[in-house]
Amino acid sequence: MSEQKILLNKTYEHGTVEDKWYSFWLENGYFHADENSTKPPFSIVIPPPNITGSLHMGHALNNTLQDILIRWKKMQGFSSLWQPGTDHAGIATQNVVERMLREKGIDRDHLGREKFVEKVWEWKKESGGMIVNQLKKLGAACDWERERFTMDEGLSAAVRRTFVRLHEEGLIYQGNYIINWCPRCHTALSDLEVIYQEKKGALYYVRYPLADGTGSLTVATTRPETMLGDAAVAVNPDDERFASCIGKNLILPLMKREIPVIGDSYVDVKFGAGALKVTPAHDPNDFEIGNRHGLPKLKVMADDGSMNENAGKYSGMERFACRKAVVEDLEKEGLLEKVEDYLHSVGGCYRCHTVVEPTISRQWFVKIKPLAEPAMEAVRSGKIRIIPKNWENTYFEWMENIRDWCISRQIWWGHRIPAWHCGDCREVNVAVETPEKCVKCGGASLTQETDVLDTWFSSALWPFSTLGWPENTQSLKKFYPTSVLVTGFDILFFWVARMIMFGLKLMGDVPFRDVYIHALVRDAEGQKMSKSKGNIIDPLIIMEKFGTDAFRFTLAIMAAQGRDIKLSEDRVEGYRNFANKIWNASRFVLMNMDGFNGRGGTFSLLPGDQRLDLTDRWILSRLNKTAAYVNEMLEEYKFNQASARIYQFVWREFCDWYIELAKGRIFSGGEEPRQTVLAVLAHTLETTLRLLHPFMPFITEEIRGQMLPESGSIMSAAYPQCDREWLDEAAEFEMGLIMEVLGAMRAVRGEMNVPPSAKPLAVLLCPDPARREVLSTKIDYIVQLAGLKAMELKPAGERPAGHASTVVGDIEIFLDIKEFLNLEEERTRLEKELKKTREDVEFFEKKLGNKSFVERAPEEVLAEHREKQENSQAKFERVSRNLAALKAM
RNA sequence: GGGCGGAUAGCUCAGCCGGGAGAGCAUCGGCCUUACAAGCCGAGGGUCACAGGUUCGAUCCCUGUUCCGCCUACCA
Repeated sequence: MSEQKILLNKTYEHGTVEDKWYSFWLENGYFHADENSTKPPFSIVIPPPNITGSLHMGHALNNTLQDILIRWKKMQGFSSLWQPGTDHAGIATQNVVERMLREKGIDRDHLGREKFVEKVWEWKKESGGMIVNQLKKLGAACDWERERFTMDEGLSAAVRRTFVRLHEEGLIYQGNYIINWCPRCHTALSDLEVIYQEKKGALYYVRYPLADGTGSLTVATTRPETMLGDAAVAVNPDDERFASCIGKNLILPLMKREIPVIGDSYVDVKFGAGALKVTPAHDPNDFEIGNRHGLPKLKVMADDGSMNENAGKYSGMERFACRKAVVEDLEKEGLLEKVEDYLHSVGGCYRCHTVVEPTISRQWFVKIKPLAEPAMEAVRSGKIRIIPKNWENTYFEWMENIRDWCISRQIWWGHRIPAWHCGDCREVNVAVETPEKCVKCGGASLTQETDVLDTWFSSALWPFSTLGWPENTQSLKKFYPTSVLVTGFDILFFWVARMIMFGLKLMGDVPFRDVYIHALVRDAEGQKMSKSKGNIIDPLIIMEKFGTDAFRFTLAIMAAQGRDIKLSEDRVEGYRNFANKIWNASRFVLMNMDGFNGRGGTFSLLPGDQRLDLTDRWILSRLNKTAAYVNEMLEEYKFNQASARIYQFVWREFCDWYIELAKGRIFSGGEEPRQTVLAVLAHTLETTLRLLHPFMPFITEEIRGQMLPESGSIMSAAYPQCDREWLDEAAEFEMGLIMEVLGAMRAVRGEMNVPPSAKPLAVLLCPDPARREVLSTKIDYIVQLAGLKAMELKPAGERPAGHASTVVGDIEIFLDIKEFLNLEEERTRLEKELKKTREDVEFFEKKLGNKSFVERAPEEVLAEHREKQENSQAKFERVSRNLAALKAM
């Protein structure tokens, strides 16, 4: 009784409903996936959000789509696992905690490593993982019992095991190479973690005098401060201007060191002054050139971005201050030839945006080529499908040009590299567990490597480490490989590619069958949402305001493949209205359920039941087609098309037509027709709720709970499939006719401004017996929906005086609306209609008169055209006759 | 430099295998018609970016052009 009352509210109030059902699902284990189930598996691992993160639009879209798939598959009878968890996000988290401590006046270095890491864990316990609760708000059907964190003991063991294994196979090595260094975060970064941005800079032309005093060479540089570490100047050996200089020495300005002129074909003759200063310790290309020519690699910068002891009098200066000083000094010495404005892209740290310094450093690397090859093959062979397919190109492009992956980070928060340096023999011991003594010399003075691993190293193991690897667990057997990975393209390389590489290497199988790559959510103007632009739409506020279901539906219906989502509140509001529409349709159905025998039962209906009338057969046919379509579209990850179809069905077909048509049998007529129509209403509504549940989980659960209080959660109900027995082309055709006739009548009323309160008489002239038969059995419906007093159906006859007329094919319709009829307006209206009909006739005549069309077009198309031609011809004749009659008045 | 995508109603976007162009919002007109005014019934609005080609037929397939995004690169 009390439940009934809730539903009687005129508007749907999402607030109370959502929390109630989420806890219900959670408490009753509806999200739990059973690894011992005999049902076929369907599994997804969540792209683990950073523990520092809070829910943004990207997460909302990403997780809505996953939830749709999970709920859909669960209802389809799969043992459906959505594996949740969070990522420790090394640099980002360290930065957050550091900032927090600094506000309290605590310095990280003072605290020391161990204490600091403790603080991070404390922080994580208190405020980390806020996003998990926000995902729950979104309705995410994650199996929270399985929640994992990349720093968990199990996952950490997986990381160590992987490191040791790859090291043993020679795929992990340590070496002195050029890496990207963030002077603010004090750590190395991988190539991917550097964000390049176009910046206005300057190109400085600097003259380097020849040691023999016979002249000078001019080099161009954007980073003059690095000249302090120059080891040579390179020219192209084919460049006649400078070829003779090769082998000579130059005086490095400011430092007064002698450096050689070398020949290297890397140098672009046309760029700058045609000569290149070579700084092997501070530029990746120069590093290569240095190796080719055996040049010394002199570092002139310290880890904090200041100049080091090799920088002479500039030692201790901050790098950009040094740049200024160097330029001034060069100018004083008359060695600065010119300065040009120059637009170039400058790399910044992806976490703190500080300008990154390429620098030589001893780091750990993963040799990537042997891993990339099989990873490309997996996609090439179709073992992994990337959807939409065009991302495959991007994937291959990157994988082909991939360079070794720098995995060591000089921060404290993360998986410490399982390597121990022997103080006695300098041997590096790599092991899963802390070794007691050095494997080489047996010495006991071992100190662990201080570096930690790139966060993505542990993320790359996510699809199997979360399922228990390296233990051979039942979950791993049941759910690996996972079914699909849903993610944004921004982490295709960071994460997706690396999961594929590691999955193949360590599990011997792909981590997922499909990769579905979705769009970016932008603001209404198409701008990327960002804090600095201040155009962020907070999903939580949207959900609060319009309801989670409306929000999710908006994202789903806008998620067309290959196009970004431009989100605006207006759209969400529109789908909030949709939720309300469903609410009210349900309200209508439930209101009339009193005395309905099927209430609480299964509403079972059988095809071919004689009690079903045309409208019943029609809506059931449409319902089953909708179910077929929705399943098909979800199978292809076409969330927008699936949801649009449901929207269309619910609003346009079920509410606008079927419910309106049902009113006749509900409010007047016998008990049997009433029972029948209620059964169809209830069945259609209940099926629609199941169809809609993956998209709008809360409202569907709420309504179905009130319809079928005994039958348990909608989550354990079956997802609707198409039952071909219900498909009824004849019913759809006949309903089409009725809808057309009604449409024509309503159009006349609308155009003539006949208010709904006026109930005119109608006369229909329908010469075709079959069509007349269809209409004759449905006169009541037409009278009701067109707002008529009565309707007369005849095979033929005269145009009644003072009536407005319209034509559907060969059917003439006359409405007695004398008091609203203005002859002038009526004539204009008919003339317009005639003109349009004439154009139709001409269109088809022209086409059918084309010999090659008739010869070559398929029979179906021809038949269709002929039929349309006949219809428009019939219509044309009738409209012109009516127009003539009108003019004669 | 290389690659990918987009251009369709005033706005935001759908459009499957090529067969008379669709939705939502906005606009205009009529309505509190016994589920819903967060609603109902109508109406107007398009050279499917441009130029060629293939085809009986092109918004759709092919080529080129313009404009706009994005990704990527060793742009001293």
